[in-house]
Amino acid sequence: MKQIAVCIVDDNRELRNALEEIITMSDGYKCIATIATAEEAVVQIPILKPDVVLMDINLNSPENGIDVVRVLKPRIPDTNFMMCTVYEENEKIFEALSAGASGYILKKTDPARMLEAIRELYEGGAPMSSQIARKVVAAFQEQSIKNNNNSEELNILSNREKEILELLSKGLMYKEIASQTFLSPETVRKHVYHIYEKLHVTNRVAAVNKFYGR
Amino acid sequence: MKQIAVCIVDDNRELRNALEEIITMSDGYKCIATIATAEEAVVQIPILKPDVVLMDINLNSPENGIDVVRVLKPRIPDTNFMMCTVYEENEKIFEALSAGASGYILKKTDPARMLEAIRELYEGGAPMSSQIARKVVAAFQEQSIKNNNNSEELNILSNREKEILELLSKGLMYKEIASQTFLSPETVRKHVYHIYEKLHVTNRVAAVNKFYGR
DNA sequence: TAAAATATACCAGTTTGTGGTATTGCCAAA
DNA sequence: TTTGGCAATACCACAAACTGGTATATTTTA
Repeated sequence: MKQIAVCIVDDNRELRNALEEIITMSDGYKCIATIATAEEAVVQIPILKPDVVLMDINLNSPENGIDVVRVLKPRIPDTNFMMCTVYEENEKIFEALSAGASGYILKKTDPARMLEAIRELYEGGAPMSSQIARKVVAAFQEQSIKNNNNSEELNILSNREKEILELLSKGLMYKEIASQTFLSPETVRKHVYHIYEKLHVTNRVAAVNKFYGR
Repeated sequence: MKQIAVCIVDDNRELRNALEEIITMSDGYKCIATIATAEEAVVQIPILKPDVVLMDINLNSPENGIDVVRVLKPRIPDTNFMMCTVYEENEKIFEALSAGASGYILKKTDPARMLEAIRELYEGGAPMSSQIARKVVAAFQEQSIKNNNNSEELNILSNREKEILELLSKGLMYKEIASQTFLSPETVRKHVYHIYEKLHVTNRVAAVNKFYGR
């Protein structure tokens, strides 16, 4: 079995050493580096190209572990990043995953499960506790809902108004909308005026945001 | 320990019986119903209000298991649905999760893990294999990418410019942006001027569209 | 050090936002 | 059936906001 090359990034020396020992002691894993700072991680990791990086989020430096992932993942897409942290906050989880991390486990995870997670990550999985998975799923479900625009506000606009808002949302000027719809620019303006009234907004961007979620 | 009330929906009699037996034999679980058709599921499950439903996707009837979840989840949000299927296709997974399922496991999962998954689901987790989790994460990341535009055009804007474009995209006026950023409105205007130059557009809406896809 | 990025200011002209008036046609309630 | 309301059309006018330039100065960074 090929050894999985792991790199540890954590500013806490004790934890770093503890993790290193666990990995070194285990068959099928090797620890090729331990790094304490974001700056060094950004420099060293692209050179080392480990299979898996265990990345702490808090690195008491201006850049945190998530920033490091954001920078590195596009450069070395074959390396998988596992966030390894004390946080279980939604915000951090989503930020980390958006940044390109593929796994997210808590520091309190026991060594055996930790090693298993590293292997899963290496084999193309996304190890995380089912609690964290639930949060990801919830976010996923929310996004699905957003696309299914709520028909309440969709139907308060007349067809003509929807048509004009659509053109407005492309960044066209009244003039341009007018010539496309064969209306007078003044009429377009009047429609827009009503659209704003109905959506309770006072400019194009806000109207577009309100009607098409975000 | 409270017994978790489970309901099984599967059109295959053998599998239904096998699952029922596993659940009935295990401490902490009880099987309160086994259902073979989508039609019966839609009728019975809201009455039974089980804690967890094991839902097969293929129910050789016009409605499949995902449709059943879509109908039932809004009616009985406290019941958690676990898709239990032979498929591991992206499409089905996302469709199921969008429909309101919280767990997704494969039929080949061994009984012990299956029971564990049921409990995790009941306790608020989203059990799924780390392979499936990876697909969900990938989908999640794609959606994030859509928001965080392709790095070409993202990086031609300075941080200040990105900050101002962000506020612009909320429909704020120069004045408002100025007071939020402690800049003079004239300075804001100048930044916007540069943003338009860089993005090759001539108004806010077009700039926002260009920078944040659509 | 030279090139960006950042910040401020002013000008001229254009586009919008806001509100008003007015006509036409349609649909539903009185 | 008449009346009232609303969608759609169109025009006017003022003020506010925006766009496109030009200018200048400081700070950051490559």
